[in-house]
Amino acid sequence: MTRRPTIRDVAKAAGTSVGSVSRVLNGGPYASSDLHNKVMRAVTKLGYEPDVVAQSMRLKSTKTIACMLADIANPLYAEIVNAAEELLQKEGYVFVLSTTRNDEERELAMVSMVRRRRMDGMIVMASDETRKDVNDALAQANIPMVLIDRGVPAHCDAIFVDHKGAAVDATRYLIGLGHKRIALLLPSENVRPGRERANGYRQALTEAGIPIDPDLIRPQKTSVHFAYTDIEKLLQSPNPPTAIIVLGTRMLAGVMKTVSTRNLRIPEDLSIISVGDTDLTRFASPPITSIRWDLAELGRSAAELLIEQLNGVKRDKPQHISLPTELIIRGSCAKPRATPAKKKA
Amino acid sequence: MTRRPTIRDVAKAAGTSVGSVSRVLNGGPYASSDLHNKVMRAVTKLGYEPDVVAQSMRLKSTKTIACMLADIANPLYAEIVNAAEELLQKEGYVFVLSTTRNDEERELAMVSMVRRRRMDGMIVMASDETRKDVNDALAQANIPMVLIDRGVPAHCDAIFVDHKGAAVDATRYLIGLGHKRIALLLPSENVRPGRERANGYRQALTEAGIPIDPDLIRPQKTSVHFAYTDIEKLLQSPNPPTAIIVLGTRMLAGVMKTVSTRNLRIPEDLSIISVGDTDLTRFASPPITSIRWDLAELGRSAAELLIEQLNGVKRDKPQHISLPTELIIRGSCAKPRATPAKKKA
DNA sequence: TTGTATGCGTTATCAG
DNA sequence: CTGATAACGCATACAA
Repeated sequence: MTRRPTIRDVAKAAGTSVGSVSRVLNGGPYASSDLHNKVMRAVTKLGYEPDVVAQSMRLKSTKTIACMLADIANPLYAEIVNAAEELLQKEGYVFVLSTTRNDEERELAMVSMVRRRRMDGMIVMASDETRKDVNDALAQANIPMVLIDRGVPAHCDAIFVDHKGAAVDATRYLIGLGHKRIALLLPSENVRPGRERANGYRQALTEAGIPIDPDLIRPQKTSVHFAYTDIEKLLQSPNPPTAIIVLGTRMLAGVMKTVSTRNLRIPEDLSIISVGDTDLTRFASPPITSIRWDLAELGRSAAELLIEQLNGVKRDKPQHISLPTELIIRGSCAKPRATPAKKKA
Repeated sequence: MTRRPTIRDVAKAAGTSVGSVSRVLNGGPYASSDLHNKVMRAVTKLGYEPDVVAQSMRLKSTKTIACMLADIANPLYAEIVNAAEELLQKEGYVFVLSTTRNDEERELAMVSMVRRRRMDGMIVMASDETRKDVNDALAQANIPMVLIDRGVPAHCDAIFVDHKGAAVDATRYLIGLGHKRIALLLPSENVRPGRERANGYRQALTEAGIPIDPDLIRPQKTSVHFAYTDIEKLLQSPNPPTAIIVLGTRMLAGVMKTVSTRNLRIPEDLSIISVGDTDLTRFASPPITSIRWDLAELGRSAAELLIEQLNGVKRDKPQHISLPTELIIRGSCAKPRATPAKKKA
């Protein structure tokens, strides 16, 4: 077992010099076909593979992109990453996945890693926009980056989803059916999706002249279990909601658990709208009316924007792309019951 | 905007030499506390960060692990990757994600990339065990690797799931309920899970003295749509199955679609067992009896085995770990209907 | 068109 | 304990 051949070995075997080998391999403008042949023969004979680490050292570029997110088991992130990695790979980049589990330390470590490893760029889905240290690190990193669905260091490129419009659509739809007490399940308002959704909800309610009950707005930890207990509490309250808008990725399962535990009928006892167009929303019975957007497009756009930056496309302003959402009407919403049990008491 | 400081800049600023700076930073055994202080002061003053590319060049290790799989949008893979990345990150490795979309070319390119980039190891979920080129490339790569749920180049470490046992359990359970015509939906038999599941199914049937009808064994492309049309065909056949075992990740959605299109009642008209313990299986109505195993454990074990290899733990034999499965009984299975409509005709 | 020599930023060896 | 210097493998400016 001998060591891997270097460019010098190839040069020797081909009876030429390292410079020529390098030129032949990198398609340099000068290459007599004789030399070309000799080099290529030596390359295949020795099984030479260029050392990318050494190339990076010389060229200052590692052709590597890092992607920071909380958790790749989240199907939304998985879908986005899937599309982004696909495109980046096609462009010759290596895709580094770095999960942070919402941990500020790990987010900071990730930014530092990107710098120390001389990675070329990053796609960022930070888990809390209010963390000053992380924002500062990101801002000072001085590395091509694009943010996905995050708002704070707005000096750089970003892809957004129109979560506010989505929340407006959903809320209006329920109002149109006659609902007045509509609960809202949210992820943290420390990230853009949560904030925008809350804003859209409030706007639609205000438009319709319905007072906003803060008790009906429930930010959740992103856990099925947490949503479950919170819904329980909500439905047992004296004046329970007649509809619920589930605007967090994995919260629907919690809601469905409550629904089946309490033997609630959908949509007679409770109307439900959920975010995400998953197997669960499609094949629950009844299927759940839900809000959809193009996750793959989100990932692709992020990759494209990043590649443009990497290719040195200069723009006067940071690019911001906003993706639309769509409300898919299914069977989980109906008019509220005319006479809630309470009334009789 | 000036260039990043190098170790030489630090040495100059600290009034010492590069050697000493390197020693201080890497916790070398020798370091007078005076020099230590001077160096550290210079480091923070300049904002020096060591260049990992140069370190890799010198040290021959990039502290990078690559993971090859078909598609990270597949929730099974996502869960595995999630756990593996977590552990590897903790150990200081960078995690490279490389999707192949079942494409042989990309699998080959991935192996080559791992070599040229001097990555330290790889976690492999190849999409077809019968591809000789890929197997050869893997075998010759001469890089620490661990396979997940794949069998062919068995000379290296691997983590397995007991898919055969799972299929046996599921089939026996249905037989116990009185089913004789049990359909089996499978991924490709070109990968171990497909093969093992088919074997388990056949074994359980044979044990019970039930003849094996090849028409009931349906390998699928891993697409919801494909499963949908195939199930349609199956259920319209003259002698349709009374139960169906869905042993492919995303096939249950296709089955559920058929079920709702044809207004089938579960479990009265059709019993269903599915692989994977997802929101869909949990909250469908009725909830679907399903086969579960610990995906996170799978990912962790793979990472652990790899780390052991990387740490130079030598074993006489390749390590093979097998993970058990569990059949979760829910409401989707019942006795077959006593008198199928056909009988009357 | 080709060969030689330099430097990319580190770590480690080897004198001092 | 510390400083100078030689690799690591490659691409390229420069000389031929």
